[in-house]
Amino acid sequence: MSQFPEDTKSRLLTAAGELFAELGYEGATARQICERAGVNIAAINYHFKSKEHLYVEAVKAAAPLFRPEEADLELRLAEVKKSGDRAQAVQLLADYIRLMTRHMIAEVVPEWKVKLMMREMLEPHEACCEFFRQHIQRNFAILLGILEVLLPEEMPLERKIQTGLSIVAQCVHYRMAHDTLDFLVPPELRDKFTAEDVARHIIEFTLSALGLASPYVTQWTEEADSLAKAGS
Amino acid sequence: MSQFPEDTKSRLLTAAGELFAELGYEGATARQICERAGVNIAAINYHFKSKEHLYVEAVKAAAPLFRPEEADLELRLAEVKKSGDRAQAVQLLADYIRLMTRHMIAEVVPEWKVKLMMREMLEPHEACCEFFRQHIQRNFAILLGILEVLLPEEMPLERKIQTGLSIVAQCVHYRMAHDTLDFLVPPELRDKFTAEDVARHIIEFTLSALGLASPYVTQWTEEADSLAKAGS
DNA sequence: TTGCCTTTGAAACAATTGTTTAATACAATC
DNA sequence: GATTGTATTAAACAATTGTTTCAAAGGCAA
Repeated sequence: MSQFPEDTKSRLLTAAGELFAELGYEGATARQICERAGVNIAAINYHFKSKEHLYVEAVKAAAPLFRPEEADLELRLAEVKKSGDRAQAVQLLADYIRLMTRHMIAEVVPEWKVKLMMREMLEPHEACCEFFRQHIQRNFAILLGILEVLLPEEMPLERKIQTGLSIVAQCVHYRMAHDTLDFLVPPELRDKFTAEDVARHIIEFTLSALGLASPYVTQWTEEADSLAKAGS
Repeated sequence: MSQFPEDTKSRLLTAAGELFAELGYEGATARQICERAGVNIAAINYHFKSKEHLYVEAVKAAAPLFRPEEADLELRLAEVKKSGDRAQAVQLLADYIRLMTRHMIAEVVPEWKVKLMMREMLEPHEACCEFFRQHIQRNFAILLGILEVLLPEEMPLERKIQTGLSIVAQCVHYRMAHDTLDFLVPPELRDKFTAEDVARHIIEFTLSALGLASPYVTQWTEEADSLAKAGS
């Protein structure tokens, strides 16, 4: 679990994070956590004042999933907004998707952090709901900012939001349904689902949807464009 | 909760389903469940032999989310496969998306059933993992069948799977992140997120991505097609 | 009625839950 | 070395967990 002796408090925090992510708040018991951390059972109420406070701290530790890269995106977004360079905005959108996907699939961040966030997304805990809210809002604001450069001004806001949700949905789903993917993807194809592969697919799929790239099916066939039919 | 006296066993089952969905397996206590069902605490171990068995039964009761409509889709898919009618396949894909979205958002099915399935998707319970597997596989097979008609044969299978995942991801996300949507969508826009609205968006987004409809941004602007640039 | 079987009821079961206590060990400061 | 404040320990706390027991109630055939 933890590499070196470390602080008792931080050992407790990561052990709690791992178990909360794996078993849920009530699923993980205080004794389990302390055993994994290798500390006494009383340590929880000494360093954090209760199991619930420990949970909140674990979520807070997990939330800044990609803070530094996120800040970089924010910077670049501000530039693009000024220049209005659409090509650069496309690049920014691609990087956003790549960044998000990589953090979901690849283990660039401890697995329990991602899993814990998914849990909060499915059912926000009252104790850290507010904290979680800010995190989500900030992240989504970046994506929406990018889209506002790329999408026509006349498009109503709700459609822009739905577009944003379609994008994050694709990225998040690979972690959400991580365990169920195992029986949807044949074993021999499993190595085709690296973070890079998935990111590339989502980028192509999305840009194609937004009309910012030629339909991504045309790589394999040249016809198929003929029937452009609104299915509704 | 339950409308009429009903059977003790079934009252217990729906009460359990509601609470398991809301609080998780260990979160919901046996006494809570019995209280909501209005039955004695011993009823659980009499009608089901344990809390865990009760949970499995609840999942089994929740799983056939849209079995009848699903069967209908299977039938129509078989027809389309024979005729190879692409326009009809597009219609089928649209109906698949509409059906799934409606079940996720609208309350055509008791909310706890959907929520319980989401919980299983995020973290399948060992006891009903196998059962859940079959349910998911069958549903995804339909989508993949539709896509195999629409996508070029030359496209490798993993890309077809990824395309399918991109579609279900969009549908599922609205339930997964249901609680977090509240602070991404401004209150005045909330009525623009009905099941019909969302389904329409996902259909347009997806068909546009697949090159089966004109890019869905062109409804609002006529330019923007000019820069077709592969962002990578 | 009698007898038989299924269902329900209140109470208790041992085990485990999160939390607390008070004694102890450790380190740094005077 | 004595003292102070922090950190850790084992043991116990009351409360709650899932489960069981056994008696009572109910329905139905003979």
